[in-house]
Amino acid sequence: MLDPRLFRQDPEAIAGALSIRGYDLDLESYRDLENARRELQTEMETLQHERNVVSREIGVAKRDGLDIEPLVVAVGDLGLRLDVVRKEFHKVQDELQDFLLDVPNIPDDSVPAGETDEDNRELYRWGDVTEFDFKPRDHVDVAGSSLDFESSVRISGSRFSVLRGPLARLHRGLIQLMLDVHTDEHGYEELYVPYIVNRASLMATGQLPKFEDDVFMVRSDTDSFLIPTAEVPVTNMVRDTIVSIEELPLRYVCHTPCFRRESGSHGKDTRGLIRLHQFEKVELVQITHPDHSWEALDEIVNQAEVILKRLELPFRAVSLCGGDLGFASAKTIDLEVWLPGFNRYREVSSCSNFLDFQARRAQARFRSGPQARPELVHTLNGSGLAIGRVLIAIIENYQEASGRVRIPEALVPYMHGVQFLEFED
RNA sequence: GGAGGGGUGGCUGAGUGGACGAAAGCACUGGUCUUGAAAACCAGCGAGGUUAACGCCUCCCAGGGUUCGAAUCCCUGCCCCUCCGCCA
Repeated sequence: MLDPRLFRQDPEAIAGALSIRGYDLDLESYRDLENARRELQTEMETLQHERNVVSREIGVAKRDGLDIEPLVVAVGDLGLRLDVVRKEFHKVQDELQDFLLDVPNIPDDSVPAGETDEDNRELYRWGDVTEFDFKPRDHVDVAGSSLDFESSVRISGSRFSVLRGPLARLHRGLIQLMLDVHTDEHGYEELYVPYIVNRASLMATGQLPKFEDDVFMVRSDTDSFLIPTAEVPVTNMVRDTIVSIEELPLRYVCHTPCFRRESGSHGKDTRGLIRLHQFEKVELVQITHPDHSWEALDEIVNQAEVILKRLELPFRAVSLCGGDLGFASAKTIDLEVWLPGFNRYREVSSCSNFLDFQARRAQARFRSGPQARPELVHTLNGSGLAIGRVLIAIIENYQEASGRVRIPEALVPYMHGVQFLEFED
């Protein structure tokens, strides 16, 4: 959520900044709500004051043994009037709150203009695009029966996967490698968290109330949802808390499955492991002092890159344009790995700085000293990395003409020394 | 799942209808004293909104209700604790 004070001061400036995203702020509705709120609040507080004064007099009179009847009469229908005004005030206040919760974050000045992912700005590339002396196949063809969609469709339906044998081990090895690097080398604390979260947690990180269609609700309980990303439980570690300044930055790494409805993507990316209802991800989350969040974003991008470099996978970094930016993000850098089977780069990491947007919803604050008033922290996160898509990248980039796949050196220890995977058709 | 007990400031904890945003202690901050520190003593010390300021309003888990007036009484929900049951 954006700062309501900023909204009151200069709503036009906010509307202008949001147009970078292609978001059309309804200034007229805002002004109507805000004016109504102000009037009702003033009126309500005046009435409350009157009531408090008389009530106090009644108390004194009663204590002194005086007749309180005249005073009680004097209060008259104050209570009734107050009731009416208060109800109206709460109604308007709720509407205003709903309005503000639906407004996305303001993009940083460095965010490129544009509407779709084609307008994203490439920042740099690393590694050479893999060359083959044969026509590379995509991961579905290479993995053969180890990628068992016949089973996953029977068990669950489309957009799920069953991995078998060595492929499942490789998948697990990737998770271990990433967690080890981020904990041992990058100083992150590893967390294990719930995969079912409540409404308040999803409100805090920004998935609700606007994007309820994207998350799975646990049917027996309308206040419980499957996590769409570890960002939700991990960022909510600090919801409604005040940390001391010495504790910042907090660095958390967490591996979880991610569950997504993918409701807006029917027919898109239906091949293989690219877009599923359930996939694994290792997530990096930082909670920082507001002065240091931009450095932290660079840090997260670099740390995610370390994994790709360790696996010797060619990739590029792009800065998302305004139209492609997530709801809560002020700036997002994606890392895209080269996929020979698709002949294009595909996202494996998305690193975002949310500034105080999530922190305000979450009331996540810090105190710079024992006497200082609490201030909002900044929150960031980045995939470090998406497991399924990295698995695809390894299969496709390391495939050989014979059909076997070489295991990148960094992963060999996690595969008990195995250097090649052989797949059956 | 059953029975009982409870949610009050950073923490402990008093408060059962009227001057209570809330005793007391701890912690913290400033001062006195001290060569310095500790101790002792004095003072300060929750959050949000609004105001140029004085001030005013709100907040004692959350939401409703009773009342001129609610931390206090009533209803609902959430959470925590103890015992029993079940269970990886």
